[in-house]
This record gives sequence, C-alpha cells and structure tokens, in this order.
Amino acid sequence: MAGPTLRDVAKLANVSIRTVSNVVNGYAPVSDELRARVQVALDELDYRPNLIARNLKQGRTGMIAFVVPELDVPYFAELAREVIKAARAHGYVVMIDQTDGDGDKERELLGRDSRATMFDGLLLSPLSVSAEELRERGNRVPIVLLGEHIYNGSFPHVAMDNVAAARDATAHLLQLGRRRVAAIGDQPYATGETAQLRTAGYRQAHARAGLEVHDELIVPTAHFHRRLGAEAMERLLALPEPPDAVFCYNDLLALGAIRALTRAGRRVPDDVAVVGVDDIEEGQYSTPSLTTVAPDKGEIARRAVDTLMESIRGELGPPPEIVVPHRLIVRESTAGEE
Amino acid sequence: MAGPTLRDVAKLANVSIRTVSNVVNGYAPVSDELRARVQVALDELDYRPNLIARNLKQGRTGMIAFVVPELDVPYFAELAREVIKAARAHGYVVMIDQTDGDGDKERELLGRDSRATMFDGLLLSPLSVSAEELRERGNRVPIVLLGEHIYNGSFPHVAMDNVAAARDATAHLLQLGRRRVAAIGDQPYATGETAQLRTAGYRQAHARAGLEVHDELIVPTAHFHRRLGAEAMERLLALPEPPDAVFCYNDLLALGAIRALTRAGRRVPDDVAVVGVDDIEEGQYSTPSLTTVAPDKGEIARRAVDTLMESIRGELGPPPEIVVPHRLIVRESTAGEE
DNA sequence: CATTATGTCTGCATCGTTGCAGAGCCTTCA
DNA sequence: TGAAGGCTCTGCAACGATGCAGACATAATG
Repeated sequence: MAGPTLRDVAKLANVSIRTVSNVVNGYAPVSDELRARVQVALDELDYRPNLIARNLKQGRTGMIAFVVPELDVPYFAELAREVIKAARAHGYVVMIDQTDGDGDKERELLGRDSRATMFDGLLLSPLSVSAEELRERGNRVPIVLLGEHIYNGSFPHVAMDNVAAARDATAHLLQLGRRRVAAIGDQPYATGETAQLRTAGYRQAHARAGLEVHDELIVPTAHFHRRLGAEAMERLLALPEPPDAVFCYNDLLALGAIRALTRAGRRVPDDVAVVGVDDIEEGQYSTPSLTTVAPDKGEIARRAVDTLMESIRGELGPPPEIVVPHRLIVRESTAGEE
Repeated sequence: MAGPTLRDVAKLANVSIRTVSNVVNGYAPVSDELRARVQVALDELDYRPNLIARNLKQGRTGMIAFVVPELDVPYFAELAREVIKAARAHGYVVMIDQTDGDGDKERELLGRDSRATMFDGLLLSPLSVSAEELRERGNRVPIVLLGEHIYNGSFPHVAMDNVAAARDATAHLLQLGRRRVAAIGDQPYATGETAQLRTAGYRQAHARAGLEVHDELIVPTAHFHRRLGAEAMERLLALPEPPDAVFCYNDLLALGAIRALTRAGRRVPDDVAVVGVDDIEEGQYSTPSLTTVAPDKGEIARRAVDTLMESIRGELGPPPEIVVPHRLIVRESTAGEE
C-alpha cells in the first residue's frame, strides 16, 4: 500500500534524504554523478512523492472546490468544464461537489469538520444557504460566489446581469408582436433571488413597451427542471386565455415547455414562441432549436477563477462585483426556420 | 490566512495539545470540567482541524477521484451524480476530473507527479489510454475501470453487456419490420473498444434474424456528440437507398440524428426510427422522445464504488468483472405516440 | 601559502496532527 | 498501611516532505 518514501530512496542510493528531495525537485546544485545515482534509485523503487506531506509542509494543496447544486443540470456541467479549464491554466485542479440544493449539505461545507480546509479556495453556486449565513459561519478559506444570489458585499461575486438578460429575452418576444407573454420559473421566496431578478426584468420589458403584465401568466417553479417546465406549460395552456409566448428562466424549463406544447398539438413558434436562458448545448439540437439568452460561461469561469487566485494570494482588495456579458441567440423556437 | 492550531487552543486553555485533540475527536476520557474549558477555547479561536495534517498522519484522505473524458456529456454528468451519492454513503467525497479524451492529460494522472497519490482510489472512464498502459504506468492507487474499454483482467471493471445491449436495440428495430437499419458510432481502432462491441451486437442481431448487414450503413464517428450524429445522418440520407431505422451508439448521436432527420423533412419514427444508448434525461423530453437502451447508472456507480472501497481496504481478491443490467426503454422515436 | 569564494551535500527543525506509553493522582481492597 | 487498579492527562515520536544553516571539499585569489 504505502509506497517508498524519500528515506527509502536515500538509503538505496546511499545519500541524504535532502539530496533525493533536491533531485526530485530539480533544486539546488547536485553533481551529475550523484544525480544519476539517485535517479537510478528513484526508478528502481518507482518513487512517487507524497503530495499530502508536501501540501502540509507548503500550506497549500493546489486544489479548489467547485460546489454546485446539481451536476447533471447541463448548465452546471458546462460551467464545470470551463472552470476546470480555467483552473488548469493556474496549475490548479478542481474538485466538484454536489449539494442537491440541500441546505444541510451546503452547511456541511461550513461546519467545523468541513473538508473545505483541504482546499485553497472555494467556488460556490449556493442555493439554500444565504450569503448572510455564509459570512457568519464561513471558514477562513477564500470564497468566490458564482451566478446565484444577490451580491451583498461580503464576497466576490461573478454573474451576468440577470435583470437585463430577462428584459432582453422578454423584449424579443414582445418585438415579435406577442402580447400574452408568460414567464415560467419565478421563485418568490428568500433563496430565489436570481429568479426574482429575472421576474423584475420581465416586468421592466413590459413597462418599457407600455404593456401590462398579466400576473396569472407568471408561473413559479420550485426547481429549474424539464418536468416542471412541462407542468407549468400545461397549466398555462389550461387558462381561458393561454399565452402566445413564454419566457422560461432557464433552458431546461423551456425544453420542458416545448415538450408540453408539442404534445398538446401547439406549434412552436407559430402558436407559442419560447425563450430560455443559459444556452446549453442541448438547445442547439432540440426540435425546434431553442432561442436563449447566453451568458458567457468561459468568461464567468475565468473571471471567477482569476478572482479566487487573487484572493488566495492575498492580493484581493474589497470583494468585487463582476458582471459578465450575455447575448440573445435567436433560433427556431422564436424565429421559425433558420 | 493560517488558522489556529491545536497548539494555540492548548495554550489558551492551558492544557496539553493532546488533550485538545482528544476533546476535538471525542476520544479518551476527559473530565467534564476540562472538556468545557477546552471547548470554550475552541469556540473562542474558532478552531478548524487541519485536514491535510490529519490525512498525512492517518495515511488516507477520504477522497476518491472520478475521471471522465467530458463532464458536459450528459451521461457522464448523470453518472457522476450517482458516484457522488454512492461515495457519500461510504463517507467519501469525490473529486471529478476531466481529460477531454486527451491521452496526454490521461497520462498525467499516471505520471510521477500525478495528483493521484492524493486520493485513496481512482474511478476511471479511460478513453485514449489503453489498459495495457495503465497497468504498466499505474501508481499504487487502487483503480476501478468504468464502462469503457475491454476487460483485460488487470483491473476491476464495471460495465453493462455492450454486445447484448446493441443486439437488443437492433433487434427492436428489426422487429418493427425495418429492413435497412443503419448504425452510427463505430470506432474501428484501438481505443474504440466499446464501439466495436456495439457493432458486434448490431451484427449479431442481424445474423439471428437471418438478415444481411449492409456495410455502407455503418457510419463511424470520432466522438459521441450531437453534431457528429447529425452529420452521420446527413450522409446516410444521401445514400441511394437511405435507411429506415438507425441504431446510434449513444443518445447524443441519436438526438443529433433526429435533428438532421427533422431538418430534412423526414418523420421520426414513421420514415426513420431511431434508438440510442444511455438513457440520458434529455431523451425523455426531446421531440420525439427517444427510445434507448438504459444501463442502470445507479447500479454502475454503487458497484464501482463498493469495489473501490474493498480494494482500498485491501479486501479485494482477483479483479472482478462486473456486469450491470440494462433494459430497452421504448419511446416515441420508434413507437410513435406514447 | 593562507585566505576567501564556490560548489556540493547533509542534518536538524518544522508543518499540524495522532498513536503510544506512561506519569500522576485517587480510589479500592487485602 | 501498602499494593493494585482505574481514571485523567501529558510528552514524545512519527507521518513524509521541505526550509535553512552550515559542513566539507575544492577552486580561485592576493
């Protein structure tokens, strides 16, 4: 089980532990002859440095953790890919953890026995834990918040402008001439901050167009999953005056909604136009392909990781609020044939 | 940066380091009075144990790594969720890493400076690295291979029966009366072992039905992505005698194929029936919904993690070959309206 | 030739924790 | 009263690596 240590190699090569360490790390001047002898011993024993020991000594692990509610939500998976890439550029690896949006599992991260201390920094996409709670119970580990939750000044935070994004999506539908635009995904309670921002944007777009919002067209959902999108859409279709367009707060809801529409025999976009948010890859290949508001995931990941690195190096000033760009991508679900 | 250590707490509470450690771990008898005094000091300083040090001392980290080619391939994301769950049941956390199917990044894992030594075990879904290479260059870390690659007896291996799965999918199409059944996803080269098994199953199904295989209907693809599925389908549609059914080697290829069919004005399943493999959630909500061969992902994850745990505890005999069940799930893409 | 500089190599201490053996002290019982 | 036992508590060593200061031998210098 336990592999050979520097001590074993040193004994075999008949040199000091310190010299072996120097050879392994390429430090300090070591004569060619000795270097060769040590190398032979290294190969012979197939020595692998014990990273835990190295970490202990150096006080850093070279690992950061990326905590998401659900890994099989494509948005998070796609973001995780970008985070891994961005971290690699800094010589860091990423550990991904999944909380299921479960407040208790999230709080585990903050508790006394948390594994968080094993990481040089944390990238959090919190769902249930409030920023308040984070600040109070937080460990000493540098943290960057990602995408979710309202900025409260305590932590660096990276996200797109959710209000503007929702406004753009809704405005697009209104510009197409749709007049009963529904919204799927509101979360009118404490931890639904992102959803509320999107609802605000939805209302702003109506206000700017001089149109009224029909509150019965705003359907809340507990999660942002396909099934709930489909259910919400079914409820909307059962209204006396069903909508002629839907703004869904993410692409999964939108895909669920499209599914419900298709099943009900409505044509998309002819009868009902649909917009989502996130630009997950799936939306490019769905039938119809999905119009969506695309946050720049690569930029989110890079800015978040860069900020975390600064924080780890202790070079970070007051926690920045970083806003990354987004853009509307029009596809078949609102524009008909491409 | 550096938090308080046992030493700091001990000094404050005016007891020995060892006693603080005992209080923290609930070990050994400590008088109520002392325990209380230490607790006060612990709270005062907000002590957090240094897990790195603990790990070094105990020789284990409580972490395993799950290495996948691409995290934003839904199958891997969904599997990752199950792996995280299974590991949690053993008190383990999972670090997820992504190799992009890049042989070099995979080999990094095996190299001398690999971070692999930081984990108690490795769950690998290798793509480029051959099992051969794994065995030669492997570290001392326990390994379980997952899903991909042919078993070669050197490592524990968990997968479904790929030949049977492909046979079932193809047989289903043939039973529907389809006579020109195409196959998308063959990989006739060293690292395409899984794909080759599926091709074998495809051929077996034809043989058992007494039908001939038309080799021009077998389209290889470098990866299992939507785009390549769409491209392959376009090529098939351009044939003088296009197929009336397609067996795709995974769901993403199938969804890409359906997309290409829809765009070309073909109806699914009326003109062309489509089957995939993996049972990703997306296939339940696509239009049409996707018939697929579903491996039992929960079971794969559990068996893999259980096996890895045995291996970590040193209780594992000769490397087992574990086959998990699969089943055909018929949806609209072959059966019409549900 | 003595002295200083240079280049190699080594031992000790240390990171923060836990395993182990044992030191005190108090109780119990012959 | 004294030995044995039980309960608390402590110090030392160790996990495997690296930082530091210095030892030693050799080369360069006046």
